[in-house]
Amino acid sequence: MTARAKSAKKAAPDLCTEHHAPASHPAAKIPPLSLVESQRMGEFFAVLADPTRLRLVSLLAADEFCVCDLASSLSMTESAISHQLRALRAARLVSYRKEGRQVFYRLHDHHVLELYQTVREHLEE
Amino acid sequence: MTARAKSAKKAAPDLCTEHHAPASHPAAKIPPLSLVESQRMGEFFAVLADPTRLRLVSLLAADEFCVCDLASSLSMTESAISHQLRALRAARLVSYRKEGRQVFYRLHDHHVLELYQTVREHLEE
DNA sequence: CCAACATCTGAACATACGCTCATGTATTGG
DNA sequence: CCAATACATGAGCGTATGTTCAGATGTTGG
Repeated sequence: MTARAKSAKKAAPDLCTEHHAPASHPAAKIPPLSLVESQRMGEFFAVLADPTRLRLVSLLAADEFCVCDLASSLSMTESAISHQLRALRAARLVSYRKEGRQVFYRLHDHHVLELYQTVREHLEE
Repeated sequence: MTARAKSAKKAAPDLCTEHHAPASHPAAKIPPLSLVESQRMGEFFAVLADPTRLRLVSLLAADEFCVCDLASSLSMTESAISHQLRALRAARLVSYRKEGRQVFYRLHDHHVLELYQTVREHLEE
């Protein structure tokens, strides 16, 4: 299973023993992600891995909106939208501003807008 | 529930009727994502929303590796790694090259490397 | 205060996802 | 040919996730 142990007694020597091919060709030598780093990064991408949340981001990329209008724009319940905005808030992708009964949401900063636009263009092929 | 219908007969007029606040302040007017567009974009982010796949990308960001070495580097079974490489392949995030019994994987293009590095730096705060 | 509104929250259910396990295919050396 | 190696694949299981539903909190106008 592991294919890590050295060959038994005959046939097919273990040629896969950490000797990768050309040895070096890419950019700088960046250390691989640790387990916790990969988990943090995974959680970040996971927030953007949902159609509803992405549509919310796409709306907020144009202007600021209250929960009610966001729900209406996507033809979804305000409860569902509120749940998703909570996730976007926890990931610091959006900020909000209370005004009376309403809560207006907007993208947290320009990094979010840029990431969204970059990936959108990347998929427009 | 929908809060879309006009007020009944008295009290609390429907102030949330698509009149968002300042009206305009951000960048250009980009149309919101359609349902299918958001699904495609969501699937793309979903591939990057897993710790194992991110660690694979982080390894392939430095060099090209065969499945066996990738599994060994992450202390996981070759089966698990093969399953994840399949997902990365389907998303066109990695390419591969067969050499005898081994299959060497690498990042598909520089866009992948740039996206990975950008987000990594963004989380290093 | 009270009713309507705007939003938030917790529980529950259906679905999606990642790993393990067993098996299948392909390549190599003897 | 045959066995070991390298990788791929399908089924199955436990867990995570998004939505609905019911209800709670907070705000406003009469």
